[in-house]
Amino acid sequence: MKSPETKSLNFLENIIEEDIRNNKNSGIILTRFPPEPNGYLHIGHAKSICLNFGLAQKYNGKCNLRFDDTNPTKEEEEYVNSIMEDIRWLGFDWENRLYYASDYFDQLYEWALKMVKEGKAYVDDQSSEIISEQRGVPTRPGIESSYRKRTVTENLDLFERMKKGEFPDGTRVLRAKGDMSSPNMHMRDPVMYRIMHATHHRTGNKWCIYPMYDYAHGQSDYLEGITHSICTLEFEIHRPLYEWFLDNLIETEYRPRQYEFARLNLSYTVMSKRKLLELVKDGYVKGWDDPRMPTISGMRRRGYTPEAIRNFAEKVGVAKRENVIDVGLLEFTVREHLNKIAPRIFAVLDPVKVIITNYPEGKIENLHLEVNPEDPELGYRDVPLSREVYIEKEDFMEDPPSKFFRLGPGREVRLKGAYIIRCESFKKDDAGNIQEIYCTYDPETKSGSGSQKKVKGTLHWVSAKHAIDAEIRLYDRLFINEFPDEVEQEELDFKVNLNPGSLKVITGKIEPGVKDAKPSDKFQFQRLGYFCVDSDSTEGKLVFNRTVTLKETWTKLKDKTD
RNA sequence: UGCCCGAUGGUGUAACUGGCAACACGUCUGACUCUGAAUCAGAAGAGUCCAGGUUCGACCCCUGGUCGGGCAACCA
Repeated sequence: MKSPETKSLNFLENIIEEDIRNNKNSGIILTRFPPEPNGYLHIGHAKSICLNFGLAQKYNGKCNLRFDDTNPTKEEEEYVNSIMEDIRWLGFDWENRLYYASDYFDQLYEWALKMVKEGKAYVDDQSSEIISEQRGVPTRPGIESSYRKRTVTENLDLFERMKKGEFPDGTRVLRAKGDMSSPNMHMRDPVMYRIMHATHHRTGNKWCIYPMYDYAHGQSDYLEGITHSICTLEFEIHRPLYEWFLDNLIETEYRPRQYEFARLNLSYTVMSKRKLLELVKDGYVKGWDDPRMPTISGMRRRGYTPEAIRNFAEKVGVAKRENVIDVGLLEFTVREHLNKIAPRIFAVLDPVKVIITNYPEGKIENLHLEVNPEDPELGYRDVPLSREVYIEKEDFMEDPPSKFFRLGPGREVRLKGAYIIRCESFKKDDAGNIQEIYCTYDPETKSGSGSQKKVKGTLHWVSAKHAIDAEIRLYDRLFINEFPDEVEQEELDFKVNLNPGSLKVITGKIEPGVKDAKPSDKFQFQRLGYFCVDSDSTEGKLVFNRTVTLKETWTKLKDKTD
């Protein structure tokens, strides 16, 4: 029978366990995470990072970090730094195994030479337009380049001169002699090298010819001794080529093997680098680390924790079918983690004043409230109470329905951690807005006093004279539509689905004890959600980002009865 | 008209490689509660894309369809 404690394996784990059983590669597991340093990492990359490093960890292997920097015109140092920071922050370590595809340029060149000498590669003088045309279409075979039958001597000479910089960009390429009639487009004489007179972020001006991805990746894997080269589905059709190059170049029995999985898609989110770049460039968000962005840096700033993201990656699973994960799952994993670690505080975002008429003028009580009921070890914090407090405007209704467990004329609620108060009256301005609420408190009901009196509702509050102001940035989903790419008319794009209310900035009142909080400090504003101190905070002014609200069953209830 | 993948509750993943479908999120009840949170207890929800076949028995194997995705950068 099935033993419940054996967790089921995903298809990659199955493959790896099978390989270990067969002692393939002497049982060694070596994966790699191969980002191109041309942009910031996002939650989709996080899935891949967790997969590659996670698999290595699980099977006693290692995972290399290798920057796939074969295109100097797109890649920059700035990105390699942010990528390394993000991976470390996620909690993974490549130790001394930091590599670059550019580390292998010499070897790759030697191998190309070998292919030329063996008549397996040739220099093509045609333009990319012509080459592309000759390549044909998937349903129809291509035709061979007229340069395909150049002699080895001529190819050697030309390739040498390409390397020396004798030809301008785009005038010649080195191509492998594949099969122009292959049903797999990638096998139709793939380009191995192109001319680019560009400064590379690591090799400087040493090269003016650069290898293509297909020619570089498999060999890089081979040189590092990668056993399982895991990439996303769109590379599946590249695999025959990946293997073909290796078979033509390598004599040893060892081969890295490429496996493909389905990339992560998230509802209410766009994930493509191009679209994210557009959001940044055109000012729809304030930068790559805008807390609304699905980038690792954005999520970090938003208040996500590495644990939450890793757990999310775990829960999402790995398979080969297209998928769209509900952002709700991501929100669940942050709440789950933050619930355990975030200190609780009171913060009133939309304040209305409550005057406790029978509370002595000038009296201040110092209340001791739990930092986090989920973790008693964290102890207590001090919260001052005085005659005037702020509560949330929406916690008072002039004419509340019976299911409204909060304040209303004649109703009683508990001020959390303090006393039960009863609303006696209230004052409105000419426009009908509630200005002040007058309550009496019952001194017998102090929290912790053992009072048996029960009320249905408990409110968070903050002492009016002690509260400090803070800027609060209320973030919401960046897109209105579950599938941002879904648009009504052809000429529109994902930007029409942008949520105009994805950021609301307000000034809130927070309890005084947190005035020295530091950027990235995380709190639960009780009854509201999880918030994180933003790096925009200054000496006298705290700025908070809302990471995520608490689960809101009340909102649902309310909507249902409306 | 080619080639390569894939298809299991609303979503995602699983089913010891053939033994009558499980877990998580979500949803809905109810309990508890000094956070309408958390926690706890429970429920609904798929008969596994379709049609054949093999088999005592099929989500799993075979055949043929259907639908979805990918492949035609000197990008990765």
